[in-house]
Amino acid sequence: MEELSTEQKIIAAARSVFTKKGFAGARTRDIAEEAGINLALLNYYFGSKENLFKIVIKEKFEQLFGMISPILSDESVPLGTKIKTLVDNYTKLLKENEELPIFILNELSVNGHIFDELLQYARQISQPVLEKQLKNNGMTLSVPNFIMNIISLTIFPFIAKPLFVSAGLITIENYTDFLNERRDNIPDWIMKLSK
Amino acid sequence: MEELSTEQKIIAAARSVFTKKGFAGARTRDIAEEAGINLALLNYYFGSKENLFKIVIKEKFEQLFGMISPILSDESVPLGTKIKTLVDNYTKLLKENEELPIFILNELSVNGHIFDELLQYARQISQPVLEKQLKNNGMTLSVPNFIMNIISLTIFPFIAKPLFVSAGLITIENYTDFLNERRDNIPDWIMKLSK
DNA sequence: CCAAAAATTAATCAAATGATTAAAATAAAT
DNA sequence: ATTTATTTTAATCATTTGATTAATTTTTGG
Repeated sequence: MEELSTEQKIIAAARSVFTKKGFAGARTRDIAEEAGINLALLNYYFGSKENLFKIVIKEKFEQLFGMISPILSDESVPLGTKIKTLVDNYTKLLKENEELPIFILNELSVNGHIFDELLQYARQISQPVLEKQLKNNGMTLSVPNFIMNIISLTIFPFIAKPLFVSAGLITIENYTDFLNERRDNIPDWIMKLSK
Repeated sequence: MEELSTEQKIIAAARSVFTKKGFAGARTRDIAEEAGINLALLNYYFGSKENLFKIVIKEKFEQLFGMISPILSDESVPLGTKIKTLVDNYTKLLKENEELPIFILNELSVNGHIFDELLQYARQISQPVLEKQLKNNGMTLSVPNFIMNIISLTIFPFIAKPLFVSAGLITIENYTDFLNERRDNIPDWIMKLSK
């Protein structure tokens, strides 16, 4: 059991508080308390709430969207495998980080262009490869629709969990099963939609 | 041009500020200013920021999810028509209210059970009808998956707009076309996935 | 050891923010 | 017209909150 450095304790607490409450809803005092440190230390190490937030949001953004382009841009991996890998990885990741999609997408809707560079690059190396693979598999769907369908069917069910639970469509206890079942079906579904 | 009552001016401003900034990020002063009234009037009419928020969130929730059950529960409407109606209505609604899904789903993720009653009722009158219709059409998909697929494919592209624009997958100018094209395709896709 | 540097704390500041109050303006009732 | 009730405003309060300061403790380098 390795004791974290003060900086790491603060970042860990910031991750927890920011992802749950968002930037505006988070209080630096809560972060300090959860980190078990004096409030002044937060500013001593990170200067401001905003600086600390930038560190967390960047980290979380990469956690959520960093995997897409390495998977999709690899020419040696068949299309079907790519889909399966993406869906598996997202299901695993989001089961352990349920607040992640809302946190990031909410922030993107407020502050639209903070990740332009990263995303542009990801598209540039993935889109040509995908275009070729879709064509070679006799599929007519455009790359944007292809990607949109994958992440819609995979990520949205995590965002909609409170809704489906409230409606009684799925119980909390069964929600993981529901997600696992979808994880196993989505690759087939995506292939059907891409024809 | 009918002049709004003071109460209505405040609610209109509250709708605008809350949906853009969320509860924590919204300031009562901003709402008062946008309504063109004195800050004290807001408390005179609504008592508190929270009361005003409750009115807005309820209204917006019903705007976003109120349409589902009336459409899905009607036994006289064929399944294909229901899907098309839902997708058309959502695409139209969300083109004019882009912040709506994030606003509601974010709030639901923070305060999970405020709409239990409404949603439970909606499910109770829709699920049996849908179950029968899916079966009669020779479809094996469960009702929760059926509903999840529709709203994932339809609503998520609005939430993901900043992401897709940042990545350069779709330009802002073409995004409406992209959404309209999807609106026309999704009903077919849903039928394929339900088999 | 000791002095310098780094880390940590308690106390406090200044600005922001939700809310209230008391007075003024307007509208309604008699 | 005059009183009463309602609506609106300016000023202010009390609390919260991000940030700073000055002092204290701990660590490090010589």
